[in-house]
Amino acid sequence: MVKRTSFEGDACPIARALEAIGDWWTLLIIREALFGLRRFGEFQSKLGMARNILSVRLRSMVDQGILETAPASDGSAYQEYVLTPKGRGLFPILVALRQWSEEFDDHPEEITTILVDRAKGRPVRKLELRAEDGRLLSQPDTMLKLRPAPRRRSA
Amino acid sequence: MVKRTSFEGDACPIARALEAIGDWWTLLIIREALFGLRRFGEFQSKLGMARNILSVRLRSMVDQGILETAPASDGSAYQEYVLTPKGRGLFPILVALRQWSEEFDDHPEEITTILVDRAKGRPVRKLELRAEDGRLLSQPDTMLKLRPAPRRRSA
DNA sequence: CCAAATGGTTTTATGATGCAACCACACATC
DNA sequence: GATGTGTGGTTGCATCATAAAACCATTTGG
Repeated sequence: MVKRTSFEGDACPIARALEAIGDWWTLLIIREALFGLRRFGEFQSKLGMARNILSVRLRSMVDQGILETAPASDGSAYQEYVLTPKGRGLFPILVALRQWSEEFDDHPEEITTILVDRAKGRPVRKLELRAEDGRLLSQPDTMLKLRPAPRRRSA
Repeated sequence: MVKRTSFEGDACPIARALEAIGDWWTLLIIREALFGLRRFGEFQSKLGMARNILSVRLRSMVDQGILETAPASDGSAYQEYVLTPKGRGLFPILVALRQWSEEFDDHPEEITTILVDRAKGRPVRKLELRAEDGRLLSQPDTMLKLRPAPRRRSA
C-alpha cells in the first residue's frame, strides 16, 4: 500500500478539511459553483480540466454533501450540480486564499479581479478573526486548547 | 506533456494560491511551523510523512518565500526552517479550513482541539468578512469586479 | 576515532492525473 | 421511428507525483 496517505480520522480539523477539498481541482470547481455554474459541460469548458477527473470530483463532492444533484432547471432532462450549505460554507476559505495571493503574490499585477461589496462596488476588507469580546486577533494572540472529551456512557 | 496542469500564470488568485500551497502536505507543514516546529526531523516525526516529500516541499516553500532557512538556534550546526511574513500570512487560510470542519464535518466529535483567544482562553469567533463601511458580508453580498488594468507605458 | 543521530537523496513501486477515444442517452429533425 | 447532434459521462493508456525503504554525508557524543 503506497497510496497517497489519507488524513481521514485525523483529529486535526485542518487535515480533515484537506481530506475533503484538498484535491487539485476541487476548490476551483467550488469557485465556479459559487459563481453560478451548474452543468457538467460548463465546469469542464470553463476550467479546461479532464472530464474523467471532473466526473470523479463531482461524484466525490456529492458523496460528501458539498454538492447535490438537482433534476433539472432549464427544462432539459439533464442534471445539475448545486452547492449545499456545506458547500457554500467553503466561501471563507476561497476568500482567504484570494486575499493571501493579493497580499503576497510575487506578481499581483497579473490578478485581474477584485472581490467587492455588491452594494457599494467597493473592495471588501481583509478577513477578520475576533475574540468573543470583539478584539481583533492575529496568530500569536491565539492558541490551541484540548476540547474536553464529550461524555461517553461506557468505555 | 501529460503533467499535472499548473495554474501558474492563471489570473485567478485562488488558482495562484493553490499552485503555491495546494499540495497535499504543504498546509500541514505550515500548521506545524505556526506551532513552532522548525527542524526537519520535527516535521517528519510529527507529521509521519515520507522524508523525500518533506524535503521537496520544504525546498519549494523556501523557493517561494514562505519559509526561510535559519542557520541555527539551539547552537547546533544544523539549519532550521522558519516562516516568513508570507508564510505567517497563511494563518487565516488555516483558520478558515478549521472552522469549516468544525461547522460541517460529519463527525465533529473527533476533532479534539479548539482555537481559543490566548488572553481569555475562550473560543474565537468565526472569521468575518466586512465591507469597507463595516457591514458583515456573506457570499451573495459580494461580487467579482474586473480590476482596471494597471497603466502600461507602451503596447 | 568510533557510534549514533540528524538531515537529507536515491531507488523503486504504485496511486493519481491528463488526454483521447469511446459509449449511452436525450433531444431535435425529418 | 430512423437519423443526427450535443450532453454527459466512462474506459484505456501514458505520464507524473507520492510513498516506503534503503542509502549516504555530516554532525554530535563518547
